[in-house]
Amino acid sequence: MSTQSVSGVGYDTTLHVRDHCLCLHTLRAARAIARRFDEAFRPLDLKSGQFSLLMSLNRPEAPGLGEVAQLLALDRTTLTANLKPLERRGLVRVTRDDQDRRIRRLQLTEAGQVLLARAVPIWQAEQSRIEAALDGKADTLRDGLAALRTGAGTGTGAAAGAGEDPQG
Amino acid sequence: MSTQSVSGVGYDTTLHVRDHCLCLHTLRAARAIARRFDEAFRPLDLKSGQFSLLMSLNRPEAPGLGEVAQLLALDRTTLTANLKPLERRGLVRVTRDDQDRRIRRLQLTEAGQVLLARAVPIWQAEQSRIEAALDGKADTLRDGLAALRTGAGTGTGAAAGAGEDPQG
DNA sequence: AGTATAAAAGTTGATATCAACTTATCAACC
DNA sequence: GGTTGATAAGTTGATATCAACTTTTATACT
Repeated sequence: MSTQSVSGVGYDTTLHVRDHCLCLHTLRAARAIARRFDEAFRPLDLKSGQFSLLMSLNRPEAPGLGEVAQLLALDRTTLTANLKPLERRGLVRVTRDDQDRRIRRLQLTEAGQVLLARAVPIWQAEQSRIEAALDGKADTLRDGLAALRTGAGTGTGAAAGAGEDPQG
Repeated sequence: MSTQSVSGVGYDTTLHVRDHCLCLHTLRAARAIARRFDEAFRPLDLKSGQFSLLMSLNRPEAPGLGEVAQLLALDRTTLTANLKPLERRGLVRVTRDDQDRRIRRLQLTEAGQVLLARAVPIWQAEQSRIEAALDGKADTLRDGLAALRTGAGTGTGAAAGAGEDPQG
């Protein structure tokens, strides 16, 4: 399965990885689509990830930090970092839970709600364009992405994703 | 289409975005799968993106920086930054092209080739596990991801991806 | 009450990501 | 042969991402 002799990897292997690696394929697509939304949101000085974060806070009950981290599938410490610029701009407020003082509750400010409302039509337009380009394959793609995220559990058995129910 | 009255976004809209946004879905999957490969490569002190980069340099002819950036769908300046730690570890060498002194050619060192050879079986194992979890849907998923990256061009017409042919 | 375990989150340090701006080089044209 | 426009890449500054470690708070067990 290799062309090269001594201690190297054959070029055929490289081509195989280039064409099949799901990590590479997913990350490339992620960079491309994130760039696209970044550009669309630029008039609002908002990045795609910031939009997703703000949107995830638009709920009846202010969620805890860990809850949001899980929903967005990012590390808790990453979320802490991502909140900084949004707090600085007065779009998000962080408070302590009264029942459980370990929990930080995250909520949109008035300004955050206003900005989010301006962002939604931009999201809708971009999303529609991409769905159109996918030509009906969007649902299938979402299924696959979900499987990648949840079913790609730790390994052997027990495909995770059974008892999750994020954002009840 | 909205529950809330004044200047906010309705919760129904939030749920719709959460369930449909391709940017969110792709980025979540990307974070999850990157974490997975990061963990698998940890014994080699290699991140998933570093593996992809090293692999992309394993070719008969040393490619230019811009060429690799396009293949990996990342910004040129990002690639410049990503090369730093790999150069420091002596895995990659950067040279100037003699014909065109603007071009930086990237190539694996001996150490880089050795490390890459050790990484390939790890990649293979992880890739197989994920493909198994996808239960035959891997090809479809790759198609969708490719469409997201290429066909999600600038907008109106002329779906890009026609004359690309990266890595002849 | 007092200790031990677990849960939620923060801090630090390294890498990753991109936009905006700048520099170096090439090619074409006068 | 010098100017002009285009191409390849670097620099800077901001945000994003995670692992490893630490701090704070709650819960359970004695």
